[in-house]
Amino acid sequence: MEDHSKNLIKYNDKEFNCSLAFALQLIGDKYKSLIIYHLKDGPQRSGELQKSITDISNRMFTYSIRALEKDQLVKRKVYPVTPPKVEYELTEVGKTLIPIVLELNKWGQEFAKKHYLYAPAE
Amino acid sequence: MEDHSKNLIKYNDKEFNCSLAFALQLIGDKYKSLIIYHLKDGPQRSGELQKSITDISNRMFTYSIRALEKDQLVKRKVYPVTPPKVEYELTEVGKTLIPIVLELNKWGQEFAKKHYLYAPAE
DNA sequence: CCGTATCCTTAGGGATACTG
DNA sequence: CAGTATCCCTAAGGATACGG
Repeated sequence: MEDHSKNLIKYNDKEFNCSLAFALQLIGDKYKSLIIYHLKDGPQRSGELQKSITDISNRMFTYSIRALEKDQLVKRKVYPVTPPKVEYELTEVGKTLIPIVLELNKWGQEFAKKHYLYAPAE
Repeated sequence: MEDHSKNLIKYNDKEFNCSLAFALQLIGDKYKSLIIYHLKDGPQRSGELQKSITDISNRMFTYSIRALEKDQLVKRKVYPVTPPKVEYELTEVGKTLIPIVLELNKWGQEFAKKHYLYAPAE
């Protein structure tokens, strides 16, 4: 029976003394958790997924999804057809993040309501 | 009865069409959620708090804590003594983030265990 | 349709030094 | 002790163009 809480995590030549800092390295940037959120209901075509995330550039979409793939949170499926068709979906480990992003999403929603930040409906 | 899910959130001259993106703006950077995590058990002296977050520079500590303060997630208490003493603590709204950062922390821990990323104990 | 590559700009963030 | 200010550098990230 070991207490891991003080132990060092090593990943890709980087070191983390806190598992939260480590988790943030994996999904804590501007787009990764948005991608996970938009994959929560199942596989998505590449183009659709990218369009669903407003204001993401092509470059950052590719960059983020490749990183998620490398960390085994997202799976890539290529259909050998013309024109090419690619789908992304969460892996089993990736799915364990869904409750967290859902909670954070809900938190943001409630914060915005409480502070009256929602723009009036047109 | 309104569905806010598609509505626009406006905050500090920025616009967000997704409450998750908005939440990430508030706490999704490299240090803010670490600060919240380290304040979870109550008020902390400024110096102690900063030391508890390894590898944060003075500049980024100040920057992050000021942002959290401005967003009313963290409260600052100044004791008028010499030498100066300053404490930070979570506001009521800030406290509602604790379960989320705890979950994310736990997730990182389990991911690290599963992939054998913990460095061997010396 | 999907992805990579290149170029370029901005913002994130460290180090140091200095004030109340 | 707590915080600000300056300097400077690296990396995040947008725009565009091109290839399978």
